[in-house]
Amino acid sequence: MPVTIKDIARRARVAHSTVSRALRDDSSIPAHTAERIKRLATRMGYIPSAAARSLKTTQSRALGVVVTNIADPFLSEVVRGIEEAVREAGYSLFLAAAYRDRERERLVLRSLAERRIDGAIICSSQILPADLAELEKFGVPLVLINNQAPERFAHSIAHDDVAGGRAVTRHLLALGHRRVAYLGTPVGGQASLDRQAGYEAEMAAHGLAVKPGWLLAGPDSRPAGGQAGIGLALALAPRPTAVFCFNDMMALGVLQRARQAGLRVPADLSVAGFDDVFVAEYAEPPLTTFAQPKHRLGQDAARLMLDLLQGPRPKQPIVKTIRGELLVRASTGPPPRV
Amino acid sequence: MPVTIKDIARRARVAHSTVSRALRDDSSIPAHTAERIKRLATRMGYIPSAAARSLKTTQSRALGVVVTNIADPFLSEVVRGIEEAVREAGYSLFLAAAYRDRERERLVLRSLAERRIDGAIICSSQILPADLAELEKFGVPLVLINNQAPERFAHSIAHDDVAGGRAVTRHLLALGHRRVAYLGTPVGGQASLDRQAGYEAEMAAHGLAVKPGWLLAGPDSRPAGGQAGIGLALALAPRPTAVFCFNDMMALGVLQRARQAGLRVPADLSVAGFDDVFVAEYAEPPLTTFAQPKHRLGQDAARLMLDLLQGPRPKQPIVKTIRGELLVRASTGPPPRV
DNA sequence: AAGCTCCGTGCACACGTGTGCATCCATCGA
DNA sequence: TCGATGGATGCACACGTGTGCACGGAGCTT
Repeated sequence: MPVTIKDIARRARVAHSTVSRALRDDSSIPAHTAERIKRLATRMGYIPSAAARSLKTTQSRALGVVVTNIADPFLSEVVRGIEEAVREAGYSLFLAAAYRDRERERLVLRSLAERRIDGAIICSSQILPADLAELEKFGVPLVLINNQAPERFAHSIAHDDVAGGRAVTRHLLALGHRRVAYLGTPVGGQASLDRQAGYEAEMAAHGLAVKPGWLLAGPDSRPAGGQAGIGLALALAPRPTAVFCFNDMMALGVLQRARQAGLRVPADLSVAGFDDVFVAEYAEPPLTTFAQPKHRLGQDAARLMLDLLQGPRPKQPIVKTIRGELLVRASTGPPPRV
Repeated sequence: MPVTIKDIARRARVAHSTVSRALRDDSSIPAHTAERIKRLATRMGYIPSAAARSLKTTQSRALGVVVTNIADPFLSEVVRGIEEAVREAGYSLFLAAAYRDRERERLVLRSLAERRIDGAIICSSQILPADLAELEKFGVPLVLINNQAPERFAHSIAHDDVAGGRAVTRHLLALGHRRVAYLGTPVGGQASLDRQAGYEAEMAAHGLAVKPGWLLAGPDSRPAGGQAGIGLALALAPRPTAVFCFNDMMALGVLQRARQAGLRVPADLSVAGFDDVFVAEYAEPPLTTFAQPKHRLGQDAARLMLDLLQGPRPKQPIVKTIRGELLVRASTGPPPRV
């Protein structure tokens, strides 16, 4: 139904190949003819068919982005960065959510393969290397975000979570805390382990032992997971005076649980988060956190991908690291004097 | 480079048309032959080309979703619902963000048209009807979410904001409040006007006049907009004892501003939001709000779209309305006794 | 045994775009 | 005047898939 170059050709009394060349500014077409054809094309409402073009050029000018959950405030910021950069370069974006579900994951990767995407950006920490390999075997370049799989078979860009974990811990120690807990979560994957590693390294650097009971874990990375995970620690004697949470969402849960327990933050308990999700600033008290540059993480991943699509395939996987900064707000303070 | 049906045909010593039919379970191919070819196809790692298929069938099995900003916690929930429903039906999703920017908006609509999407779901309240008409002229069915343009040239599904606004206001009045303010925002578009209309209707139904100064407006729909918008009202004498905010994000800003002003919520000021963004529950105090079924809004929009793609074009635009429910938490209470 | 039906398969073209090559014509130099 | 040059355009095929139609053969009826 839509207008094709053949329709234009008929009206312009030329061959469709001439129209094709004119629209692509081929040098063999004289300027005035090209101009005439272009005017005709816009007047007729011509919109090129991406499908036909991809078929011929074997380039779809589309990228896939796989997330665990688009409603995650962290991921949605990353995706925003990706979308912006990708759009600027004239690419389109397929959005796919995997929900940590194996079946779903295979389904979306399959659909991306059918679409013949030029590349995929994966923000899904739980995705299985084996399934990704399938895509890569297909010749699709891959960029992983915050997912340092030990396989390292793909390019990746990641936030330096070890450094971030150290910075947060250092801040708490500088305030005078000595009993500091880390609240992680298995669903955090490598990120949670890295932040924990930073925490442990900084504790060790200060000559502090991590007591049993200070390594906590919540069932998920949301507020409910924070509430559940902090439970045991509040009953500890002596109680930790500060807790470093895997992310801001869990920290929100901790804040609420602390309030329910009658603890004042930060007078009785200091709470630090991670990511600087945009609501962190509006928590009560406003959350001390480590600001991951989410938007830039997405942008950089997209740019890396675009570079990969331009130049030749690098032999070695490219691994970029990005750093954030500590944001001290009101949820952390000196420990209570005993 | 990828395997095509021709490659399979060569190996199976049949014509490519036979392979095509076998894979699509055409009844003219006997079962055992079809089985043989299918096995061969999976063994060879065949993945059909969506581009070629679309070209031939003039169906892309892809939908476009246009949002103002994917990082918006409300929209990202809606998109999640869309993605789920769409994926289930075997469709893919193009994500496009318009950012209330005219140029960007035309750009993304154009790219969706080039992709020959089968339909578009628009969650962008600011999008211009004229630009949408362009797409529709192209034969692309449109479903608008929460965007009742007076033109009504497209199908739409919307939350009943008037009813929601009434419910929130009724709740505040039932608590005993008489001086109730509404904090809206121009960027909220029709939604803000509808919630305000509900507020005014309910006030009128109780025989209460809306005093000048009770209709407030913030510059944007985020916490900063709430902070800015509530400013004047706090200085009013007598001060409103309750404020109904356009959405939860603005309410968060109001909560913070109230704290800064030394007001206790809800003892001195009741604050109600709208949408039930998932952080509302973790605000301090937990926010009373009107829960819009965001996820279902997305699902229903997607299903409506899928129905449209199945059946014949309806003559009349379809307009569906969906209702939410009031969630009473701790940010609202009886007015202070004077 | 001839003709019919029906089943399985292949041929050929189509979708919309891109491109190598041939063709045609005008211009120029010898 | 003729051949060479080069610019403008058309022809034909390709990309991967789907489908109408024809063809050939097997099995049946008359």
